[in-house]
Amino acid sequence: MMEQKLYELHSQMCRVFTSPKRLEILNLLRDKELSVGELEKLVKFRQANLSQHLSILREKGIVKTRRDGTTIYYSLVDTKIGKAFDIMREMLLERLAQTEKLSRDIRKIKRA
Amino acid sequence: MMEQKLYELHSQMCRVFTSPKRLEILNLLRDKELSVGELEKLVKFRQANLSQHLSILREKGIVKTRRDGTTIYYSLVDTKIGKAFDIMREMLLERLAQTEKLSRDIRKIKRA
DNA sequence: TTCAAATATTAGCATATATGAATATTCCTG
DNA sequence: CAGGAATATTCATATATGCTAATATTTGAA
Repeated sequence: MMEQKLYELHSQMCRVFTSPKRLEILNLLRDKELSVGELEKLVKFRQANLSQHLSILREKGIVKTRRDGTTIYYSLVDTKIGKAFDIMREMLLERLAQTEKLSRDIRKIKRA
Repeated sequence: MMEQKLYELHSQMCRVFTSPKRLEILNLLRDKELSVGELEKLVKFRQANLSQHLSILREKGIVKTRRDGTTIYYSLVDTKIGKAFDIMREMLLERLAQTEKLSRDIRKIKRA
């Protein structure tokens, strides 16, 4: 079915979000464009590795670039990325809250 | 920073969506619970492989199970999953439309 | 045209992931 | 409690991914 192709493409796109480093980059680019150099200062990993991740984000069409001299600025192609990011993080935080609650309950039971 | 831990967990959660098969399963479970057997009929891959993917979804806390006799029913833990799914697919479809448009434009230029 | 700054790419290795085949577990029924 | 149906797990292997280190490319300016 055609549907299978969509699942395939969909999963390809989601691969972009499976790296903490790429998530950090995307979060930094959320509302402004940044040059590679600016990103490099904000982030804890090496320039080459940063470039590799930016390259992946480019290939997948998640970010776009603008050149000014030797400086290259990166920005998001689609602000929906931010929404997707937020929904995931909400789910994550809810889950963490649950886990917290769970471990509090367990402590309560143990004391009883 | 604490933030790094969140990116790590966030990326872990996103890994769940990097398999077309898991996306298909999640889409089937979107609004109803289904047993493994029912899923097996709706899907084109083997039972063992289906179980493997369900196991991954369970581990990550994306789906929950209910047992009735030997039958096990699966359902989504959080309906936000559906929203996340939709946002991704919207982005995907927009991109495909763009690409379509692009290739139409190219054909137009070639004809001119 | 040469140099340095900014960014990108490649190669090699280590780790993670997906799959099929085989096997195990759980639970109901007779 | 033996057998069968439903589901899960394990193992081996193939493929993909991420990282570092080294190197390349592009561009502006002297």
